[in-house]
Amino acid sequence: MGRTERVTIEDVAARAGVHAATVSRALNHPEQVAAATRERVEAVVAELDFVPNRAARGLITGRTGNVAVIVPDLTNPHFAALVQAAGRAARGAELQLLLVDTGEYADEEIRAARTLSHEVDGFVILSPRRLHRELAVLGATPAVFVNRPVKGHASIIMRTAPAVEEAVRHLAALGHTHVAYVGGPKASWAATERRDAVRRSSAATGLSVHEVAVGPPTFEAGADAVDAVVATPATAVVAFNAQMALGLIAGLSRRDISVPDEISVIGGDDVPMALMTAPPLTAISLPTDEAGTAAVTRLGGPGDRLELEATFVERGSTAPVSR
Amino acid sequence: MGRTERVTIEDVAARAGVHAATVSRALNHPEQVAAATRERVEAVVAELDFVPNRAARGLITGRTGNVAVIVPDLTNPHFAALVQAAGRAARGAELQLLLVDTGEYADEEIRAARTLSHEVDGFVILSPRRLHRELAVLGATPAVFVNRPVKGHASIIMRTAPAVEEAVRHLAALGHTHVAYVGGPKASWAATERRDAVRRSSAATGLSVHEVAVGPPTFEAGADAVDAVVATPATAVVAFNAQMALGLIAGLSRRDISVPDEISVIGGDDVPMALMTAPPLTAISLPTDEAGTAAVTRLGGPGDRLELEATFVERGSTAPVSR
DNA sequence: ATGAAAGCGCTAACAA
DNA sequence: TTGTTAGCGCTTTCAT
Repeated sequence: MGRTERVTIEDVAARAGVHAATVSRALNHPEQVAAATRERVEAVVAELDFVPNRAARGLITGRTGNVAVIVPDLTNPHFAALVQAAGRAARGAELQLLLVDTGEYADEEIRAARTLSHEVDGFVILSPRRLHRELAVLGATPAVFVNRPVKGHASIIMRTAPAVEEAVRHLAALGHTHVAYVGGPKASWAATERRDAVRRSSAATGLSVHEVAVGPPTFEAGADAVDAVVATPATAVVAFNAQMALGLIAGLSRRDISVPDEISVIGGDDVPMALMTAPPLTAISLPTDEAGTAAVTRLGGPGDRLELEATFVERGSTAPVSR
Repeated sequence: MGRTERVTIEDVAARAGVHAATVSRALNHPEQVAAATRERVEAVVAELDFVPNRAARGLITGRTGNVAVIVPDLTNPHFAALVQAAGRAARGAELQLLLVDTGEYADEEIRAARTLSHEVDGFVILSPRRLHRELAVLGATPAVFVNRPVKGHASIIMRTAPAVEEAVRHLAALGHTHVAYVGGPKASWAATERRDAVRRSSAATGLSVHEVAVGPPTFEAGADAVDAVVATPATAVVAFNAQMALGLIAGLSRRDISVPDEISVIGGDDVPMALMTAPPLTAISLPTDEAGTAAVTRLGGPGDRLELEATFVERGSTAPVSR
């Protein structure tokens, strides 16, 4: 209880009248220990509130019980949700999450991977900007890449192409003939996939695509893209993600351009808030929870690719073209 | 480079032709080592890409290089920003962030603190729901509480009372006589502080306060609170945080109630997005970055209270009362 | 200024 | 089934 000195396995052993090795066994391989002994040990463990020192354990087992999660920007709700899901899965697996937010600095991915590679049992890498080219720094530590296929490593891909195609067909069915695409970060695999899907399906359905401003995938960047969008003949916009789409809606409404009456807007991903805005955002919904969970779960597993499908969700920000 | 086997201090020692102890000294107490030796060691360290095993080091020094950050909900932008700032500070101090998102489960705080107390050099605890009553589980590990004063422990308080009072005076000056307050979580110190500040300054300025629905501090809860708000005679609303305020605005606009013409709205904290909405949110701006940074910085320091001041920011969601 | 030796707390052979 | 022994990789006295 109020004890502040560290309780070691020796303390437990002494109090239980057994050897430390027996305590270790009782905890790690209970079936190898006589029931009576095990119970006595367990009682003392509880009584003394003994928690094994992970560092010492890791030193010998080679396992640390930590998994590093590397994320470009935690304030992006998409990544926050992914990290949260990963955290839940980690707890279930008795792993701890070592969080690295690389922020502005793409090189930080490399540094983090290098210094952490021997301190963690695995890496979960959300949308790497650099690391996928510098795999050597991972050493022998397993890694799962989310939303970036990386040869020789496990990856979780949230495929949006089919959903994006559905979105484009939806726009075509509403009578739109010109669509603007507001892109995401250059280094993002997801941004490339979505852009290509827009291009491809637009071509297939006879829509003209006008690609505008590539920026950080933020609300602000979306709002800033409005100028470029209205300079095109587009009557509909697809944005890389929900943040940008929400920014677009805000920027458009500030110019008294009505969404969806004058311009339809679609978000390339989704956030909880998108359901509640005026109008609610028509969007591509990503299996974020599954992806975050799978990233941790598959760390031990085969280094293959898991594909999860996004879905198109029609809400209020798209409407038939007017005039 | 491509080496995948772990490089140990012995490898470095052998290659540099010195004893492991000397390598250790060259790294940790360079002044105790002859310049020539030190340079030779450093060269080998770089050549072999040697990174000391933190677990082994921690076993003997008692320091782990980890700091645990306990947060109730990472998808809340306020906490994400705090964690991000803490992460920056941690990197500067060569610490790693062990993230625990307790989610729904307040008890998880206790469990996490107990199991981690010997694996980390300190705790940063963002808005505890349980932990402040169960301090024993922290053992001797230092802790910094953010937005909850805890006797005997360091705390970082973002005081909003003066800013809230300014907000209320602002409303009074605009002619409002009835204000609704949409509260935050019961267990939140910040929510209590803000509510009390609203009560106190309303009384002082002759405003009537109508307190409505206490819920999770989310956009959705804010939107849901609209019914309760319009049932009061209030012409202005103060919400516990920006998320709820944004939800209120969305919910009101869905009912075709104009903000700020018919109802003024103020957010009890702020998010980047609040600048960009229509109307931009009048809000209380919190020193989130300083708080996150200070939380890590002060971990070693005195167990006292640091108070940071929030500021009132008038934007577009408040206006003179009509009629 | 450097080497030798001990040991942090734990687990995994190996014996008994 | 349990105890003994050794050692994970590192830092830190204590000698030299």
